[in-house]
Amino acid sequence: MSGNVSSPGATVVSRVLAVLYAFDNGHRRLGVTELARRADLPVPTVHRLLRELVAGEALTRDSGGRYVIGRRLWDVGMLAPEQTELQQVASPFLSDIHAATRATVHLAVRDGTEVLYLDRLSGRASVPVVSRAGSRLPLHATGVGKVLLAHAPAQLREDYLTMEMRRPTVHTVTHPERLRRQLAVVRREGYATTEDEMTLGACSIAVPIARAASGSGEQEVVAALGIVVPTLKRERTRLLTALQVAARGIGRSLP
Amino acid sequence: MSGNVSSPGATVVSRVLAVLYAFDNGHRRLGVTELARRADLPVPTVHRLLRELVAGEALTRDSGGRYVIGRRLWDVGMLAPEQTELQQVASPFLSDIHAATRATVHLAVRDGTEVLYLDRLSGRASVPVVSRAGSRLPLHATGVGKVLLAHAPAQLREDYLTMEMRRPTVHTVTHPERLRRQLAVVRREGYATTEDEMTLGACSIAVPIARAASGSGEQEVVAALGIVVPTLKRERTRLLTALQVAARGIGRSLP
DNA sequence: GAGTGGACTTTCACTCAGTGAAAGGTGTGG
DNA sequence: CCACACCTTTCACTGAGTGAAAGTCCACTC
Repeated sequence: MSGNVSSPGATVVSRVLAVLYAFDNGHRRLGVTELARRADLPVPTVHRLLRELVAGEALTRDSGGRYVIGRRLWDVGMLAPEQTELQQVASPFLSDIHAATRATVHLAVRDGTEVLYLDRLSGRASVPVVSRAGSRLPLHATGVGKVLLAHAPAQLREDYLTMEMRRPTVHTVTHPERLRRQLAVVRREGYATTEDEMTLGACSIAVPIARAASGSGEQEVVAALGIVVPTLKRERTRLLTALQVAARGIGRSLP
Repeated sequence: MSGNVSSPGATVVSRVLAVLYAFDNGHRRLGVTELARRADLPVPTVHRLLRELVAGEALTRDSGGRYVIGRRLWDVGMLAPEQTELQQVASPFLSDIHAATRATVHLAVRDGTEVLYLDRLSGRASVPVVSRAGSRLPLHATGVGKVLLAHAPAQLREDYLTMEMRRPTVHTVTHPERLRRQLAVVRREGYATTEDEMTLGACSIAVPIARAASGSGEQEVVAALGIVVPTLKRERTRLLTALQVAARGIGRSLP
């Protein structure tokens, strides 16, 4: 190759992935030029890759000629065992909580320093919430996030506390010392709550899901289960109980 | 390349996709050799591609060293607008039906000659059903399938009737003339039912979801909504009403 | 504990698939 | 009409990709 790409170790595979990863929640429909910019690749290169990806049905073109993720990649994604096995086990329990509380129910895991939402059940009447399956939020501003952070490895937790934390609302707790104390409470009490920390007018409760330990010993927290409601009112105990029952059920059902 | 691959037009991109498409519902964890066989590529080639895909976090290796679809591909798949936009609009309505009926609820589209399940809500108590989000079944043996087939283009419908049809149970209707009459009834009545056609002991009702036409004219059926229950009992009317309310709601909410 | 079969990994010389600057279209707006 | 932005195609060069073959690892057998 004459000029070749700036970054070393550039293979076709890495370029293909760069193109695919250029899509995100806010950018689901992209043109060649924008994809090239986002993937940091020359336009003609991206253009050719896109043609081959479309030929392979990995991508499709929408009515406006822009490129979108296609059905077959969706299919492939649905085969990721890490996400879908947990999601599948949890699904009936989420339904139960949703039926019992009519609140928005979330299933989430920790991905690095973010909450990754695996599933969401929301009623029509419930609070509008940003999260959807596949979306990410910071660990410190949501109920499920606090649970996951509280049960993360100590090293990661301490690192997180020293990082710059986003403040979606004025109620978001970003003071390291205050957050550290909150997390200790979450571990001790077994649940986390937030009020107006991510979205004004939205409160949340969340509990950890632990893989049921065969013998004794430390239980590994694999995910978190949470609900979002307009206000916690007097309901806290009832909602918490529903969550904990479900979390235990999921933990027992895990392989 | 000295020998090169048998099939012409073999690019790296097509090879990568062949490797990814080698995964399916029954084969989520695969070794190099099996992947190579399924993708019809030489083992060393697949091996190198796999390494690069793992480096790019598209794939992961499970505890047994086998390759599985990774988190980032799941992420990417969740961005497919065709599947997820419909799924997202429909989600609260599925919750409503599920809460009202406690039955297993399905959202599905037609993909060629198959039903593609986009979402499923199942209670713990409900009939065990094979379908899950991302899985496919033949069009003629399920409620949602009959709805989608009934509203498919006439040409495709006729072609389908001449094809060999699988018979999961003895009650599956595969006789072309009988099925054609059933589909006419489905179009006229606006819903489809099955009893024991896919799974013994499972019945289903399904209705079409049509994009709400702005003016008058033909409404385009984009998906189907169905539930699966142990037996229809006297409940048929109530269940059907719940479904139809939801289907209209989704149709109105579509962009 | 040597032997055997199977799957996984690495090597390496050859060469053609991939590359990207440049040029050619296409469409929109001033 | 020109200017600008985006999409698409061309083409000569060359190193990234290729896959047969050889090497490694592991489990299971006799």
